[in-house]
Amino acid sequence: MTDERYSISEVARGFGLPVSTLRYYDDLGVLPAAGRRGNVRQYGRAELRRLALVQRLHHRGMVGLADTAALVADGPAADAPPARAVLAASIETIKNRVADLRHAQELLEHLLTCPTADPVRECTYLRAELDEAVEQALAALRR
Amino acid sequence: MTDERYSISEVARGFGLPVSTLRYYDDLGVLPAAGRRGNVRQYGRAELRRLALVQRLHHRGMVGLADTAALVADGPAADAPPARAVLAASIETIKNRVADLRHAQELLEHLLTCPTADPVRECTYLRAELDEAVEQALAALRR
DNA sequence: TCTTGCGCTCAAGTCGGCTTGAGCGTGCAG
DNA sequence: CTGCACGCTCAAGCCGACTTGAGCGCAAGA
Repeated sequence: MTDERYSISEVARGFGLPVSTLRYYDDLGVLPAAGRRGNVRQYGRAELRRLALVQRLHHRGMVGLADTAALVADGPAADAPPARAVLAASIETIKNRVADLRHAQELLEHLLTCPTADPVRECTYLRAELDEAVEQALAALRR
Repeated sequence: MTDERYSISEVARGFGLPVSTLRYYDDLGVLPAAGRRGNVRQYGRAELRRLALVQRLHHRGMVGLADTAALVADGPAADAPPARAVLAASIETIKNRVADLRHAQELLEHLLTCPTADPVRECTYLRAELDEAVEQALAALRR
C-alpha cells in the first residue's frame, strides 16, 4: 500500500482545476477527501481515480453532479437499482443530446457554406425544414 | 402575402413553450415579435420560422442565447465576419461536446454491462483508463 | 355591470455549478 | 517572533436561462 497523499492544491494543479471546485466536490460528496490530517484534506490514489471518473462523466451539466455522485459512489453502486436507473437515464439523455447536437452542427455547417447571400431566408433546404416545423406547430395549435 | 397573426399564447401552445419564455426571447432580441397591436405582441410566419430555427440551434446552453441571437439575426448575418466567427466557434464547441458525450456514453454503457460486481473499482478496462489519467495528472504536477 | 381571460411590465426568485471574500488557524523560514 | 504560504469555514455573489408574482389594462360575454 503506497501511501502517497496529496494536498488539495496538488490535486488541483495536477488536474487543472481550481481548489475551490475540489472543496465544493467534497462538500457535495461527489469527491470526498480520503481523510484529514489535522483539519487539512488529504487525497490518495483512489480519490485521484475517482476524480478522473467524475471528469469523464460530468460533462458540464450533462450528467448533473448529483447523478455523478450517485454513479461514482462507493460500493457496488452500479448494482443497486437506483444507480442502474440513473445509468440508463443518463445514457438516454446523452443519446438525445448527441442527436440534437449533430442536427445543430449540420445546420451551422450549412449556414457556413450555403452559397445564398442570406441562407436564413433564401436557402431552400433550410426553408423546407423550418416550414415543416411551422406547419407542425400550427397543427398542434389547432388540436 | 397571407397576413396570419398569432398571439403569444398561440405561439406558445404551438411550439410547446411557456409564454414567459417567448416574452423573455423578445426582451433579449432573440425572437422579437413582428409588432404590436395596441400593446399586444403579434407573431407572423417569419417569426414562427425563426423560432423553429432558434430551437434547433439553441440546445440548452450549447449555443448560448446571445450567440443564437447573432446567428438568427435579420440581414445577411452569416456573411458578416462576426457571425461567421460565431458560426465556426459554435461548430467547434459542438464537435468537442459530441466527442466528450460519446466518451461518457461508452463509459456508462460499460458500467451497465460490465460483469464485475463493482466495475468502478474492479473492471480492468476502466481502471486502465483512470490510472492513465491519474499518471498524467501526477506528471503535470511534477512539471 | 361585472367577472373572466388574456395580455402587459417590472422586480425578484430559482437552479446548477461554481467563485469570491472575510476572517481565522497553522507551520516553518528567516 | 514574525511574516508568509497554505489551509479551513461559512456566507454571499455570479451567470445563464428562465419562472413567478404583484399589480395593472382591456375586451367580450353572462
